[in-house]
Parts: sequence; C-alpha cells; structure tokens
Amino acid sequence: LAMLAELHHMSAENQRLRELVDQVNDKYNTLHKHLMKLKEKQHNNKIKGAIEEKGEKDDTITRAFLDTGVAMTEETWQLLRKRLANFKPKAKQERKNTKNLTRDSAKSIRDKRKSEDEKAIPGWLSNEVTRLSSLRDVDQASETMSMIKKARVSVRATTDYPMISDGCQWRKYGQKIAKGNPCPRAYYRCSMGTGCPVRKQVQRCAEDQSVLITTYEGQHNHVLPLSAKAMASTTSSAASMLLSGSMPSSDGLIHPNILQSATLPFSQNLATLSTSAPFPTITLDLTQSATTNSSQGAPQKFLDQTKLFNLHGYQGTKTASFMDMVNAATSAITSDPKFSVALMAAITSIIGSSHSNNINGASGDPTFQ
DNA sequence: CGAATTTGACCAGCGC
DNA sequence: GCGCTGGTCAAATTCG
Ligand SMILES: [Zn+2]
Repeated sequence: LAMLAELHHMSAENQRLRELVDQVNDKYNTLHKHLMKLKEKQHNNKIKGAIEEKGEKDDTITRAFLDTGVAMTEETWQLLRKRLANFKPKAKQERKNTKNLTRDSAKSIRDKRKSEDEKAIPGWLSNEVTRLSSLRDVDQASETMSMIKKARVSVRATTDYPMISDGCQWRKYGQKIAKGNPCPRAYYRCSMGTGCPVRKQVQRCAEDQSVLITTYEGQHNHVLPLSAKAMASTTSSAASMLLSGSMPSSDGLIHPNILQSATLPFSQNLATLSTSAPFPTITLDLTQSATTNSSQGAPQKFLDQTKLFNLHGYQGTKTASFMDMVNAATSAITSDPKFSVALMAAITSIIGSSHSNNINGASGDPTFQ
C-alpha cells in the first residue's frame, strides 16, 4: 500500500515536472524568438535610419517593408518621428501619479488603492530585486522598479495561439477605436490582486486581422497561478532584459536615439527590442513560432538544444535530467550575461512555485468584437 | 445579487 | 485657446 501511495506520488510529481519542463521550453522558445526578432529589428532600424536620413517616407517604401514581412506600422513611423523631433523623458509618470492622487482624494476607496499601488512591491519580483540590489545599489534597484513600471512587453500572436488566455484574470476597463484602423483597442487590468498595477491592451493588427497584439505593462502584485506564470515570467524576464539593457548608462542620460536599439547577439525573427521612447518596449513575435523555426545558421544551436529539451522532458522527467536541461540552457546562453540573468530569474521564479499545481486552463479572454 | 462588461463622459497631452 | 486623440472612469447594463 505504501508503495502504491508512493508510486502515485511519484507519478504526480512526474506530471508536474513534465509541465514545468514544457513551460520552461515554451519560455525558452519565446526568448529565442525574441532574440531573433531583435536582430531582425535591429537590421530594420538601420534601414529605417538610412531612410529617415534621406527623408524618404514614401508609401512605397513602407509597402516594401511590409512586403518583406516586416511589421512596419504607422505607429512605428510616428514613434520614430516623435523621437526624432523631441525627447521629453521622465516626469510624466510623476505628474500622472499626482494627478491621480488629487483626483482620487475625493473617494477614500480609490485613495487607499492608490497608496497601496505606490507602496506595494511585486511579491514574486522581490527575489530578483533583492538579487539586483545585492549586485547594485538600492537606488538603482528602485529606479529599476520605476522603470519596470514604464517598460512594456508586447506580444504578437495569432488568434488561435493556445496562449490566448494567459491565466490571469483581466477586467476590461475601456475600449477605444484607433485612428488608423477599424479594429478597436481593448484595455484590461489585472483583477487577481487588489491594486495590481498590471495592465494590458489588446489590439488586432490592421493588416492581418488574425494577429493579436497584446501589450503588457507593469509587474504583478500578488501570487500567480501556475497557469499564469508562463506568460508573466516571460514578459517580466523580457522587461528586465530590456531594462538591464538600457540601465547601465545610468542616471537617465540615455540618448534617445531611435536608431539605437539595444543589440543582442544572435537572433533572427524572434523578439524585437526597441529602446524607443517614450516607453521602452520589447515585442515578442509568436506568430510563426512553432512550425517554421530556423532557416539560417545561428539558431541551429538553439534548435538542437530545444529538441534535446523536448526529448528529455517527454521521456526522462527525472529531476536530474531537468537540472541538466536547465544547466544546458543557461550555459548555452551565457554569451549574453544580461540575457542569462533574465532567464535565470524567470526559471527560478517558475521553479520556486513548484507547489500549487493548479492547471486552470482557460479563463475567458474574450476576443473582442 | 455580486461581478464583469459596455459605453459614453471625462481628462490630460499635444499640435496648431 | 481649440480640437483631436489616447487613456481612464463610472454609471448602466449584462452575465453567471
Ligand atoms: Zn496581477
């Protein structure tokens, strides 16, 4: 009987580990894509820069970009122009806060909420923060926090992508129609924790309506269910990656060169990081992820690693193999320390929450009309 | 009946 | 100052 029980236990744990492996694998893939896209975008930005210098803003050019599969939206152009025209960093957030506070002063409830917002420290992030603080200054850590609020992670995914619902509970608080395209943009706020500052906005692409662009902002205030951890950790690691990329030139004197987007090694069409003003944004492209992955030299390593991952994950599922996988992953990416840091944070966050295997698949994420 | 969504009002930036 | 626009609020309404 005892043996049976233990067997049961073991199998359960096995299952859990397998899920973990899957998640890590997913995250790995996502990050990989990020990198790819980053490289791609960097290339694009170079081209863009050249074009901007020449002052050519023809439709034909945009068209060409689109034809080459480059996502070149009007927003991007506007952002570029804006950035070129004038750069007014900081102070926006502060002003906003004060505004909100004054406005909210009328109602006690919201007042309370606001104060909570300002004082609350994202629980799951605390580890990372402490680590960072141990490495750097407390000031830097706090600054990183504030920056994290500003940082944004946007995810491009097709509507049928299984991750449509990221496991979080979102309550819709607004919807607006964008000027350029007929598709409205929906604003959501995380409703899992009281005063959770996380916001996301969902918009489907104008050209290709099968593509949803969800943009996440902020860090969670509370504990996340396991199902939500994948996306959350992915976005958070992406954000931290982005921020760590833009941080080292501390004290805000970051030159707002649009054309200077953070450079990460070896990447193709995975993730696009743009240190672009006003908000640093990293976009992950999940549109063409699972199927057609590699066509060129660099990613080969990764692919092999991934396959290895899958293999180990699906058959072995011993903690040892899992650890091996993690080690392999980390060692494979050590070429970029920042990246490795981010990924480590993500992995540790996942591992740390090995209990509460709550596989709550779909909370309705209604794809708006 | 409580919670979530809808939807117009509202507000701050921003360009003119 | 005016009007437009992106973002948020909140009353009304629907949903479960
Ligand atoms: Zn949350």
